[in-house]
Amino acid sequence: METPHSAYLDQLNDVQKNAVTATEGPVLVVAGPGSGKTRVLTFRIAYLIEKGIPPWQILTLTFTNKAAREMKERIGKVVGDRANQVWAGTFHSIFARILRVEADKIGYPSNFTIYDSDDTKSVITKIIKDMNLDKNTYNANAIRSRISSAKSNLITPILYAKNEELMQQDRMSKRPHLHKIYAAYTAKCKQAGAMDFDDLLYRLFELFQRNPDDVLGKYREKFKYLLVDEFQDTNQLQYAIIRKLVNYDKSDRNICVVGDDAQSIYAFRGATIQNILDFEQDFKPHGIQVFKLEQNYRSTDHIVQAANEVIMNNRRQIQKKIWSDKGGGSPISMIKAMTDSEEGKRVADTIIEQKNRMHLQNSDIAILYRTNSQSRIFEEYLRRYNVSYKIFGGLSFYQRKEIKDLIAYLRLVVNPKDEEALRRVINFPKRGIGQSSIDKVSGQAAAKGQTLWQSLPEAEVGKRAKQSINEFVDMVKKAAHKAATANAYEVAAYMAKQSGLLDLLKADNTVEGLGRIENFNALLDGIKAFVEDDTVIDVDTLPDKSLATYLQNIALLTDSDDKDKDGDYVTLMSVHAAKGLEFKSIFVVGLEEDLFPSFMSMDSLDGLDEERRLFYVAITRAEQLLTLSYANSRYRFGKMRYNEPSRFLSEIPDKHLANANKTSSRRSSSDSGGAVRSKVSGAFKKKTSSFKIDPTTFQPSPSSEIKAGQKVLHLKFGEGVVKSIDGGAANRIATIYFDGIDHPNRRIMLKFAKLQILT
DNA sequence: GTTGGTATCTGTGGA
DNA sequence: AGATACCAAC
Repeated sequence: METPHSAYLDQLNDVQKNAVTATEGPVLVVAGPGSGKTRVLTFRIAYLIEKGIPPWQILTLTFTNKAAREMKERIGKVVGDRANQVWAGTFHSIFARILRVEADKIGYPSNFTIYDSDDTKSVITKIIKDMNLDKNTYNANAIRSRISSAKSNLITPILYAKNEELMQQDRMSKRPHLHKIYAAYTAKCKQAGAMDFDDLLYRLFELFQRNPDDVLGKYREKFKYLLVDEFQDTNQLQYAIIRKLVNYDKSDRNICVVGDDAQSIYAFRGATIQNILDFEQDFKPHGIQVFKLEQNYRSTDHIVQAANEVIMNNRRQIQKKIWSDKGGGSPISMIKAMTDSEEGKRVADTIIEQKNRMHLQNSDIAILYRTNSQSRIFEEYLRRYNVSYKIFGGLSFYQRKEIKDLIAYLRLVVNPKDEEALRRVINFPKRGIGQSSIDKVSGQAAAKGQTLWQSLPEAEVGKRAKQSINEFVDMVKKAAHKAATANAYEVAAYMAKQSGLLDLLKADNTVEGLGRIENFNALLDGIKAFVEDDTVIDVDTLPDKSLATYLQNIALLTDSDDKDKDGDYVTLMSVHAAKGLEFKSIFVVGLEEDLFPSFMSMDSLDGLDEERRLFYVAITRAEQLLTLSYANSRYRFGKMRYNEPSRFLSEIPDKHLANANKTSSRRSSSDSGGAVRSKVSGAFKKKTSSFKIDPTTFQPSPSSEIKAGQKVLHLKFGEGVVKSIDGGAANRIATIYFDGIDHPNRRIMLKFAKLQILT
């Protein structure tokens, strides 16, 4: 083998270069934010290829399709077309590919369906109902996540029932039958020929476990070099599979994992940073090499230092100190708003200002929030200001009803055992097969030990329903027959028409209806594009335009995957979705206790540490400008809530803040230098004292009801009398006299004001 | 079986 | 607030 000395190596610093060229044996790369992690990974792969390793012997596992695609692109720039022959993809998609080939060995059909979390939830809900359990105690979402974490920890239903700790927890939460639901759910999925997201991992593990020689041996032989991106986000199950592939006798153990414990933000779905620590131990006997990338090439010093200070508050971490030589740059700014809507306005104002003063493009700017539901207000103001924007996340394209409906028909065509799909479409559009008929057939199926689909032709139901069922079955069979020879688009177009979905959508002329038909057509266009796409993905996959292959492709897509990067827009997304991205200017909004950190995480220190890492991820997305904002009050779940500013704000030292002391609300403690420094928002607690009234009992009246002469209560200014109202209908301004404050006559925009009418 | 109205629940992140 | 589940009336 030759040792390449390509020019691209000169683009790397010393540590990066060492991490790239240490190709043999186990390697751990600890990579801080902005430290050139992707660059190291891609150059490493390019280096392997140039060294003469056949690209198809290299397996690269990522968490998002986007990361995999970008990596392939960047490798391609160095080594050309050979990049396409590297096995690079998400854990889920690579494993699904292997499972398609080997499914029969674990009792699954090769055309198995992939259940998304909605399918999973609905199966679980149905089981709970069938078992006559209380659906409030047995909360479907809670159970789904418990089952999911069991699988992620390699706990089968049988092991679950034997696990005293888990069973004890279930008894404590009054859900002693949870393990039975888990068992029933597993059986149902298997019967339906379906795998959920966790199964794609678990079933592969099972496959390897049960077929150590023929199957596992084959893939060990095939994948000589393994690379794992974002290793801190792997769960136990994923690591177990990785170990099966590379950690065995006589293995060269050519594995390279890249990760940053400080950016682990997926513990909620079973990821554990313990894997990084274990990795070091597991591969120590085999000469593990550890590289730490600490130089940050992304952000200016204020941002990097603030990030370091914040993360220091976490209890457990791999020691490292991120540094930047980009100079101080702008200090971090703060926006303190009274209401969520004021927060939206001021963020939009600041965006306009940055665009004007710093000549930023829309695409240089991103607004990051903890929960997707926060996007609405920013959307409103950006639209009002005519700033183009794009929202990522939220309801993905494939989660829309009209899309799921057609997909369900297609799923049924490919795999008639898919009961979720069958139930979804058997009576949509309405064809007179009501709930009671379905329940009847379902009971008959259970009695005979058949799937629902198998029982349909022999269903014993009323005459009209029977007739409809027969027509429905015929339609699906015809489509299935067609699918044996036709491509995905032909079947989809046929089904769209025959099912009646297309006609139903066309009949709806409302604005929403037009949107739906647009989506529906976009889906058909997408299927057409899939059929007509002639790029070869890799050597192992023959071009296959079948419906089954199409469905497999989209099941593992996420919203962020089908975005078009072109266009100049401000990006709005959750912090989770922003991982791996960077922008010149970042707004982290909604920094309030119970929101960020989320109330769901507040009961444990682990949860809080994870929120802090999330905050760390958020602020390290910024290259030059970072703006943090919070609102004292916001609407949540239909009610006005009052929140303290996030504790994370107090973890950033004043010296990194632009306007640390310029606020009316915490004037009192700023001179002590501890304004934002106190532990757990001690200083902020005083902020409530600036309210004249108790926010928790304050009930704002609709602004349309405010009239001259009324006595009103204002959250901040207290009691006042409305003197007059002027301005147009949409922009009514009230002049209100508040006794005992500076400038007692205040002009208040009713649109933004929260006023409670007293008389 | 279908329709329309009311009660109830939900509430974070995502492959 | 919005989605969904449930129930009574048609």
